[in-house]
Amino acid sequence: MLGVSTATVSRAFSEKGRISEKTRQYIIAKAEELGYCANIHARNLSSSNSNIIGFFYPSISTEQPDYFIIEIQLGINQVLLSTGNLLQTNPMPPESQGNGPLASYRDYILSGGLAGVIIVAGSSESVKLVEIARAAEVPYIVIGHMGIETQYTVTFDNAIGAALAGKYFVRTGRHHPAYIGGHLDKRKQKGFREGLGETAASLIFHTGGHTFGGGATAFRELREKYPEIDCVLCANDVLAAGFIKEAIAGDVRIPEDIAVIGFDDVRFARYNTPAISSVSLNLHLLGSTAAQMLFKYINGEPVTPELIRCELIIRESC
Amino acid sequence: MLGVSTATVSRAFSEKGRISEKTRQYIIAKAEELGYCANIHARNLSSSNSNIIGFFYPSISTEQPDYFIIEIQLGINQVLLSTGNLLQTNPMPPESQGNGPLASYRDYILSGGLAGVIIVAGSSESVKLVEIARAAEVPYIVIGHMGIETQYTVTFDNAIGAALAGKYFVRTGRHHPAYIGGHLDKRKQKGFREGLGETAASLIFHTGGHTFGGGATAFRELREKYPEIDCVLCANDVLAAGFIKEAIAGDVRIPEDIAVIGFDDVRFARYNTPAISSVSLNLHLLGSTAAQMLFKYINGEPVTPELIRCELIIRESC
DNA sequence: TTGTAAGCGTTATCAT
DNA sequence: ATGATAACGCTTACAA
Repeated sequence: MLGVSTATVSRAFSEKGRISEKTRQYIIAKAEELGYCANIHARNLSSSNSNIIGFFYPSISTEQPDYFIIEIQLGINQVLLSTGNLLQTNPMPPESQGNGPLASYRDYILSGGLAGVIIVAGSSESVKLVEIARAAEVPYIVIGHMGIETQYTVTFDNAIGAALAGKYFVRTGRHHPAYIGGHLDKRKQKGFREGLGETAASLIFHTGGHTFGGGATAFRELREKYPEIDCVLCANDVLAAGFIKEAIAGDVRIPEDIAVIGFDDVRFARYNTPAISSVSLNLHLLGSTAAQMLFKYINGEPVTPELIRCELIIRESC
Repeated sequence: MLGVSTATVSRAFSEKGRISEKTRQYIIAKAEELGYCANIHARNLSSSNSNIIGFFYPSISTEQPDYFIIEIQLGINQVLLSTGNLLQTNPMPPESQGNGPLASYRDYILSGGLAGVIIVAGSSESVKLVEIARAAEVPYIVIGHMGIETQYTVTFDNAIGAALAGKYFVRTGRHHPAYIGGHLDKRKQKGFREGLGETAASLIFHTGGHTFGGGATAFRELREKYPEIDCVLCANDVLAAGFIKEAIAGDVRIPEDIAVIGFDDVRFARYNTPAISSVSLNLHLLGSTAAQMLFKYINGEPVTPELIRCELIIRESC
């Protein structure tokens, strides 16, 4: 239509194509006028790349938002916004629940649809996905602790975070600690114990899951069995919220009677009454760091594993 | 490699391609063995479609998660998981903040990269995007109220929801109502007024934004100027949480002294102490309905606008 | 049922 | 600086 070859048009939109400024201006202007826009599939096929980053995370529920994941995503999005890449978000429900989406995720990665992937550790699906990415030679970054050895990992030292909580309890004169969480928190549990020092001798463990309801149940059960408990570390903030709510309903004062510390420092922790003290993982930084590492990987720059420091944020619940 | 043509291989992976069951089995098995997987770009180019759905929403902040959006996304994801489509999540920061991503979103839509889009109303960027999708003839669904007339919309009747809150306040003997929110809540404000009936005469409006901090400030300002206020409707739950927290800190009892109702019924509303009563928008249903409508649109089936009913959920704050 | 071959809309490598 | 033209790896008539 413009009396120029397709090659010239391609050059007009490419950064490095040698083309006279005049024709480029002309083509750009005409394209605007005609509503022309390069077909993304053809472009991807020809140049065999993509500008989509895949974000894969274990999904706990299709009903409840996972505040942990969301804040990581926020961090990732912030860097993608500046690079012009697009984010594809892929929840991974446990495969046991029927024929999950893992197969289709696998195909997508294998077929070259993604420029890179960020995978949150925490389920067997995550591990499989990392193996797929590696086999397909697609750049990947893992967030969290995974059995697999890899340099492409961002982790947080939650053992140190838990230790911080333990020390705080000791320092503030608590003597009867409890820990509420899942079976998979070995790292946190160990750290907490270390932080408590001698006080760890009387430590009570309670596997209360990771939900709000779990926290409420944990309070009731612990209160009945171990009324002496005066401080609690919860594996996450939602659990802590549930525990606190039930405690207040039972006329137990927080933090006077029982001091509570949560984990993750998810946004709403500070909204709660009392505001939840928490071991902050700096989720936003976790996400943005992962994204930055991924781009280094994609660009062939050397990438070294990163460790995000934990911090104990004292608010009203302890 | 297999002694069959590429066409046959293509047929083996296509649902409708006529092929003998034997060769199909053979090809599938070999593909598995060799790690073959159809190139997605070539496939998309050739068949000129895509299995990616774009989700576009106004982003309030790169730091704070938007609970409203997240729960909608959860609903969308649930239906996508069953259709095998992939979700691309695209926050739209206000364009005023430099050269935003809208241009690249535009190109992506125009170039046919998306099978369909779901757009959340609420900013001028949303409106532009709808126009782009329409011009590009890409199937789209709008969530929320937008100036544009369209049949491809899912809305919620928040005027009725607000009226429910107003009626509840009247019925429970409140006489001095206040409304806290933004300038854009005309619909909610009007509904609230209607629900209040005669009591609306003493209604106080306060534009406190939509943040947690805004809710806290609103409490202080209103308390000083209008100490008689005994019930408050907040434009969202985060605002309500901020208001409640500050009230409790100021020794005002919730709900005895002031009854408060939030909006959206975001997950953490029920975690709060006191649990926040809220006008529920059923965000999850909003998302899943939008996704279902989009697939109807994509499949050429007739699609009619949907209205999600609001419901007043009474918990502890009123 | 299978093979042949013409697209799909780019990018990249040559020439010119 | 620009124009031919060959990939890129599929899908889909059409032919066998």
